[in-house]
Amino acid sequence: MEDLINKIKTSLHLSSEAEEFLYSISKEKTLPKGEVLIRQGQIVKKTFFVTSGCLRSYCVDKNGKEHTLLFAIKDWWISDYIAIHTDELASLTIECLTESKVIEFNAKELDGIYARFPEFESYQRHNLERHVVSLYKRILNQLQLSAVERYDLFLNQYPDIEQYTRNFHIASYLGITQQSLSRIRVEKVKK
Amino acid sequence: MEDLINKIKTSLHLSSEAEEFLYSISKEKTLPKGEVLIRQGQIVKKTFFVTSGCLRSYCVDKNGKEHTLLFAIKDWWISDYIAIHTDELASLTIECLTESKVIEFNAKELDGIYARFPEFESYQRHNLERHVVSLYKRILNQLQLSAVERYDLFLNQYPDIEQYTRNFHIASYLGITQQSLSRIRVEKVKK
DNA sequence: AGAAAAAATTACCCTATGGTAAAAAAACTA
DNA sequence: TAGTTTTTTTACCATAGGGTAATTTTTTCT
Repeated sequence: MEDLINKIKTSLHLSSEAEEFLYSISKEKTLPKGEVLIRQGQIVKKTFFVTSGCLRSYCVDKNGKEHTLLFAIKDWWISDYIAIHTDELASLTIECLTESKVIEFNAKELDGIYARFPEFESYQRHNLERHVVSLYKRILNQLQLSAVERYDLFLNQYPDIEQYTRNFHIASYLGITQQSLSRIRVEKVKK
Repeated sequence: MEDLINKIKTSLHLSSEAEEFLYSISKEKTLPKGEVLIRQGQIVKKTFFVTSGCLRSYCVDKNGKEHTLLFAIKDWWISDYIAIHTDELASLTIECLTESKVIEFNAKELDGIYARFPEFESYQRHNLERHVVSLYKRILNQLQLSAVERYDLFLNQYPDIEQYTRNFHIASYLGITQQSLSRIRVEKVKK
């Protein structure tokens, strides 16, 4: 919980009441590798702040193939925000790729923070603005870069994530098969 | 300007002071087809609310190919938010696909609205949350759908946009060439 | 309307990436 | 540590979509 408080404090003065509120609605958990926090098709109520380890959210398509939307490591939030904001069942599954520590919140409860402590509105707006920009960039990269270029960029952009993931997780994030990623990796070694 | 005010009023009580402020920093413009509002490589200061017509934002890659990030029609905002939020030069070009009417704002000035009228924080947070969800969906679609499926989805999702765009605009949004889109269209007619 | 420009279609061949399956390597587990 | 499971690699062939260029159609301009 320290981690979350500290993260918030880097950009927002946190009143002791707000801090107290966060404590009161949070639950710290240590999860084993492989644990599933949200399962595609089920109701989504929770959202998670990661303090150690690595999680990913992915969907399984009609052919049974997995597609990774997001990896989350220390200081990232993860949940199925599609489901939460559209009030639908989960379209994503969220699993631990390693043993992980997370702070769990009920998403609705956490949302109450804006009414109680309006200073969070601005904080979150800025977070979302940055997030939108990163998603724009990801879309543009997907449109204009080759698989090799996307892989290189991924390694540069998220050097900390590779250590936690299997190659097929990365492939499914980049939009290629694990066989293609394997070939790309072989080519890289040759050079 | 009515359009913007009305749009805001659907989800926010707008004080007359706030309305006055919006008027004071806005400029209504009618733009001819082909007009470029922001050019890749230049400084970005403005943001636009569209009241009629259609605009698109796109980038040109190192091979000279265009990739469309966004189309904007009535009631959408458009700018190069990547540049604005990272304080870089434009990575996007924004052009009118048809004669269009927009309300122009200086992005920094518009940002001042949150300090003056904090009720906009919550309004914008909700907008951004929805936008993030739509971007997540676009990424997942790009990962799991074929070109044909993406085209069908585009037509269903944005039936109003097709009338304003050329096919090569849509192709560059879907991540395929205009030749591929042409083949897809031919196949559709056959069925 | 007629000329010019832009866009769409078509054809031909090419390439990046996918699919399947088997083998090898690595990572768990008891 | 041996056995089991999972992941990665490799090979071979398949295919969706790309590149170029010519042709036709549509749009724009005067």
